[in-house]
Amino acid sequence: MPRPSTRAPAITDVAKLAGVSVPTVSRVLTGSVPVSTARRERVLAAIEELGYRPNGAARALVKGHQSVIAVLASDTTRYGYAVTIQGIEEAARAAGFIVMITVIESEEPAAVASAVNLALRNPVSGMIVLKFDPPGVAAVRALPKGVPVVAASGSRGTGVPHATLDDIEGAVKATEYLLGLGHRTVHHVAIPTSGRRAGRAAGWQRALAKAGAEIPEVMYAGWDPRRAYEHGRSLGDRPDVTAVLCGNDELAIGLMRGLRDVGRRVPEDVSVVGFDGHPLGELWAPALTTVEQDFAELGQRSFNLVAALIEGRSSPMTSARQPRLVIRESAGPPPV
Amino acid sequence: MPRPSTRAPAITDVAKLAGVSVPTVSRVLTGSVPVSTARRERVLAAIEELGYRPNGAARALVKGHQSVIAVLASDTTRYGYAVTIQGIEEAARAAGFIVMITVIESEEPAAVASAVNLALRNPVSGMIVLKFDPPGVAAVRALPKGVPVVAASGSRGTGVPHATLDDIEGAVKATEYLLGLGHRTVHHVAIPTSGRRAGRAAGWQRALAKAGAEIPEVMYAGWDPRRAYEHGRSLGDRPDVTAVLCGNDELAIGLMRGLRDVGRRVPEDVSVVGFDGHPLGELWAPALTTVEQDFAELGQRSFNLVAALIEGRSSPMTSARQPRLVIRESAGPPPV
DNA sequence: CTGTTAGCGCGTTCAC
DNA sequence: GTGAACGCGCTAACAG
Repeated sequence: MPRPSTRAPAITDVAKLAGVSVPTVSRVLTGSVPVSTARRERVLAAIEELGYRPNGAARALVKGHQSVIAVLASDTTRYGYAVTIQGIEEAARAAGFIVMITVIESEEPAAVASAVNLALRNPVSGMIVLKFDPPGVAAVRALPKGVPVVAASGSRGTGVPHATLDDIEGAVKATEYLLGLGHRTVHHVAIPTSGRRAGRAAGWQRALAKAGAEIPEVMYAGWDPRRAYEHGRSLGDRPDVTAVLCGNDELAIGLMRGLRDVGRRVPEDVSVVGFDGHPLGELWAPALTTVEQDFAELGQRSFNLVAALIEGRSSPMTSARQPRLVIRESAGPPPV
Repeated sequence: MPRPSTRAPAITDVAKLAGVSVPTVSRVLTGSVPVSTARRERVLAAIEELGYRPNGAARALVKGHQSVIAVLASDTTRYGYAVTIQGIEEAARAAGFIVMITVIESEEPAAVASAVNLALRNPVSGMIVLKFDPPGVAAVRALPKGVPVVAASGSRGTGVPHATLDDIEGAVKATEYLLGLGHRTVHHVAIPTSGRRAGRAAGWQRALAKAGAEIPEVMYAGWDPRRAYEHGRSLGDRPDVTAVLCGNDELAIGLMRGLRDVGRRVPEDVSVVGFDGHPLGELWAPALTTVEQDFAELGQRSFNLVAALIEGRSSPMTSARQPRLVIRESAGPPPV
């Protein structure tokens, strides 16, 4: 059964083959208006025979938007990012939406603008920005009004609706846990943040302040575990350092290796707590104590929020699921 | 400067504001035909003022396709997958394409069909299937003719153009390395494969056969490091096991922890080699010896291939970059 | 160089 | 119920 031509079959072809008008085909497709059983079946048969698929571009053109949601992120490979995206995709797929990914190379206005433009050149019905870091923040700012946007983030924010994780609470829990173990203070190796007041570093600082503990200078490591490794080596040379909270599990792993390479044992000499719940954390030696965040659920929640925005429903405003401190082997009492 | 209405500005609005015809605006947009400097500037100014963005759906409708490439994958969070996707996205973005992601839940025909349909409901200009596992294989089979498709895979395949990594060669190198260290044979903990004859397990087996070494039964672990952990425990109880090649680094990490938990040291008692070049591998103690694969480059190559297909060019047919054995600490001579 | 005329594939009025 | 006519936003093909 050769195709009439090389081009994909259009609704016209289906109508012709089924011996009905184009609108009738459209009706059986959308189900908007009842169609007599006889014709419906002929249409369906024709669709089957031709291998017809409605053209999304044409549909989008008519309806003003298509079932596409765009995700903007500075990276798609890091654990939290990847899992959030997976969560978004899953929820989107279940709702018949498909997901577009655009990476924001940096927080430079030019990079942000080009990513935003690329994404918006397509008829998206909504967007989700992974606002975990400066490029994410910049993207949220650069987005034009009129497009439904939600930010997925580790802490509350303003401007656009946010789906959040409670990073502050998580950091507070971890820090208090360490303090409760008897450590005089807790050091912090930080990931990039989405704001001065927000996130893991803020929770850490708050817990320290509340306990009246000394607040050491933050060690910045970006996203690079090897920088955390270097911090591990230098922190390991300081006997006063007995506990370290890391901005994520990858950093914690790098840090632990650095500590080890200068002869410090974890947790006997130094306690380490990570953040995220990376699946490899539990396999490390020692198994990593960490603050587990449910990124997949964050992704789903983000999608539900945009979906609500798109349909004009009031946002369900579900609150962030509380992070969970998973106690394993990498933290213990300070050395005596 | 309030928008004339709530809807996004269209090319008509720009033309009106600039006092030119619609096609003239289109010409400055596409650059297909020269436009006088005076008008061009007025058009540009109007575009700026209105915040106009060309509607991708309308463009796609006219041109017959849009600059979208769809990626089908069974997972987007695992290391190799995520990095490949990142590579695709980067190359695509540079070429003005955007990337859609659709996850194939399983290899069940229904799941495969629904993923394929969802992706194809949109006017994509090409597709890339991550053919690293059974769902990927099923997706390649389920794809209709007529859409440019390339498979990104760890080994050669037929049916559609493939962009490949040389998994077989990588496994051969690793196995021969272990054998060269003096091990009598090498055990293998396997990931899912894209075919009986292909991939890491095949290379491992080939190298063993060539060396005349005994070929132990393959231990299957799927993608789950915890199953590799269990294999580590059971393998650790067998004194005859002195070397293990793992299907990927995550499995290697799980395996090493299992080995450790039954009192076996790596590499003194058992040598372990991973696969992929996971960034955390070098931070493990002992640092993981592994076969490094350049997934980002695979992603770029995949995109270049579809791009060539889309434009009707003959495929550049660039060959796979050779995998590199990265020797670190986890493998050494067998115990005496 | 520029404006006019068509038409991409589809959903949505309208009449019948 | 059903078909005819129209328009979504844009670019290609024509005239000038």
